Amino acid sequence: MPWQQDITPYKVWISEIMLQQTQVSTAIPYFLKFIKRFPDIDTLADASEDEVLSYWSGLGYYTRARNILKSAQAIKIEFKSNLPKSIEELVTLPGIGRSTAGAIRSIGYGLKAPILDGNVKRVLSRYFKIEEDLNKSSIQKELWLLSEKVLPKSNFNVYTQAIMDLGALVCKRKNPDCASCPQNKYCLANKYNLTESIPLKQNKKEKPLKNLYWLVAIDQKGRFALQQKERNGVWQGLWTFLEFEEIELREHYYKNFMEESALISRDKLKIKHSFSHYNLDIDSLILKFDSNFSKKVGNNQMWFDKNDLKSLGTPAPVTKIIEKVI
DNA sequence: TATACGTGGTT
DNA sequence: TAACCAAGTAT
Repeated sequence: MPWQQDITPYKVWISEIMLQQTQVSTAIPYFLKFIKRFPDIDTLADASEDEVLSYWSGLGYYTRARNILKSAQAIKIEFKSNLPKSIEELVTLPGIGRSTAGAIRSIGYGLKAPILDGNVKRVLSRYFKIEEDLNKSSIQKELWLLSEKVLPKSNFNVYTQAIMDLGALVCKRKNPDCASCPQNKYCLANKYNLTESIPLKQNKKEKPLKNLYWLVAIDQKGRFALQQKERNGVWQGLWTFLEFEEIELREHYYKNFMEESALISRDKLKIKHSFSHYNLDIDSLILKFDSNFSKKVGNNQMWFDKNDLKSLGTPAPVTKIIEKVI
């Protein structure tokens, strides 16, 4: 993996954040581009939030990117541009929890620290046959104690990477390869044939459906109007098309601020988008104009072209529409 | 303690 | 196709 070449605490940090709830294959190209543009903490600390978000566009959980920038700025000032080594100091940085702190300390600095990410949780819960809900606080506490207890006496960086890799490649969620596991003789889940039922699966609840109405205004030079999302809900700080919660509001806006005489085409585009906690139907009105028209846009709205996208963040559906219709 | 927070790949 | 993930943290 690219983050395992010329390992530094900085690269461990960035990769750990990118890999949170994210597939390895998805994170790789993002990591390579990010490290090329922001090779060290000072470069990152001096960047704008818009640009950092542009390098995160499509990766999701954008709070991670905003927190990486905030943390870089704090590290520059409070820790002389070096990631701290202690868990206590690391977890003061936004976006770094106990497990990521443990990974930075052990893999990045080679010092003793337990971690408890999804892979390690799965390995430990099977090895020690923990059949309860792993999210219960009492079980979380037990798992942290076990993670600490099984640490070796040395080679903490090798050990931490190894137990994560064991979870990712051998002790997989589905169809674990117990035959090739170096710990299979001691694993209680293997002994009692419980690898399918451990860890316990969550019962998930139904996702609500929300609707959103976008107005995609494009001029003859291929420029398009975007507005920046507020500091609440999903996609905070990212740029979307002009957004309305009711179709009537979009019609009203269109009739009042767009000059119909300049209109070339008027198309509809529907996109179904799925979040982890709700589904979203996006109804987009695509308007193309042949010349300058009324460009009265609101406070947080601006006109951009494709070249501007490297300096601002856009959520996946916006990126898709730009690629498709502009 | 439960919920918010994204996305693309796999089945 | 809809469901189900995949290296968590913040509130």
